[in-house]
Amino acid sequence: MDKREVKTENSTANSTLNIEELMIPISFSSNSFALSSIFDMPCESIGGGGGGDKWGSLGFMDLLGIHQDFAAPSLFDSFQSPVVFPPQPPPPPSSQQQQQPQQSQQKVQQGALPSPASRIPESISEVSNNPATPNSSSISSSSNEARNDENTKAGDEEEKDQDKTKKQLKPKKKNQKRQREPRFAFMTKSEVDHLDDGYRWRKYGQKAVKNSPYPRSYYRCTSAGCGVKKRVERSSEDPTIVVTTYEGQHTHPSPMTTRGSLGFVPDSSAFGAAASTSFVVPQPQYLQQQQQPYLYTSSSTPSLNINSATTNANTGFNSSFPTFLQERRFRPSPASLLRDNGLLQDLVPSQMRKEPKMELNNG
DNA sequence: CGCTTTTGACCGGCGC
DNA sequence: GCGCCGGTCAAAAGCG
Repeated sequence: MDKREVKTENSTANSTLNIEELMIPISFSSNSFALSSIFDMPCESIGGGGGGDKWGSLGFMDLLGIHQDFAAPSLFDSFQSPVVFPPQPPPPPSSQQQQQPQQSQQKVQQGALPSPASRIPESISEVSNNPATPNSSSISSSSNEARNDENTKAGDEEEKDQDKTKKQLKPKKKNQKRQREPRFAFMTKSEVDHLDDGYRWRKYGQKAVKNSPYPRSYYRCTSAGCGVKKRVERSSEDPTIVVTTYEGQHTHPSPMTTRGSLGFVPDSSAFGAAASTSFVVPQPQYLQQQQQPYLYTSSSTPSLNINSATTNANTGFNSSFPTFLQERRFRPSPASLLRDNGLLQDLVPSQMRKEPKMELNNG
């Protein structure tokens, strides 16, 4: 038994933010609303459209209730892009934010926009903003490769404790923190924890979550060379909500999709009514000094209507998250993005976490 | 047999 | 410096 884990669960009251704070006060009025509507808000994170990769893994999209009668890029289109983050910040938001919702723009209750002041870095900010790190340019080489690298460097004293080193050779460099891939998370109402998004994942860990009876699972894309990871945890507040956080970009097309968009395994039984979904998406650096993931929320079954493959290999950061997120500018209120304790900690910049706990209790 | 999941241990970052 | 905590490793077990 891992004492630590036990402790972890009990020693709560740490820097736990509530997702509710990050939750975007958005709600859709009908079941068939176009998810795209959500992103119709101002947000320069778009890099322009560029029908690029169209592996479009429908899997999860479908599960979310997103149906399209065209080979549209999937929600994770961008993730599939082999594009990596450039050492330099993405191009400034040009005036090409025309990506108006092609159609069906249902009602969208636009909530308060996030205040630039409360932005948060960390997770997202780790988007290889360090030119000095060659590794940073490759998709989450974080694990194995980097690890070997480290191992090589430590060549001198390694023999001392091979016992341990062999077990955990972190890819971290001495002077720099480990660089994390940008992440984005979303909440989905589902009975199943592991949502099928078209990719193959292998679980490599599970941890108890503070303040939550539900554990957090860690998955890694099984594709060779693809270091995309994702974490899945169930909201303690609302057990019916599953919070999934993706980290990194797939360097390959969806295995499911490649065999035909019908390849995905529909756990639809659980998603059939994909009641609600929320997304936490990071924002481009050039939009904010302290990047912060955004949580996109939607209630009722969304019907995404993405028509343009926006995966742009040149947009660097933009390609880090779902096309639809790139297309639609969206600026949720940071104060409405807190909801879940666990993942939020990752999504929420340490800065914020430092704060003596925001007065989330009573506004 | 190969792949995935489980699970205890370990590591590094961070707060105190 | 110490302890907590998130994240990851990897051996063992499970599964098809």
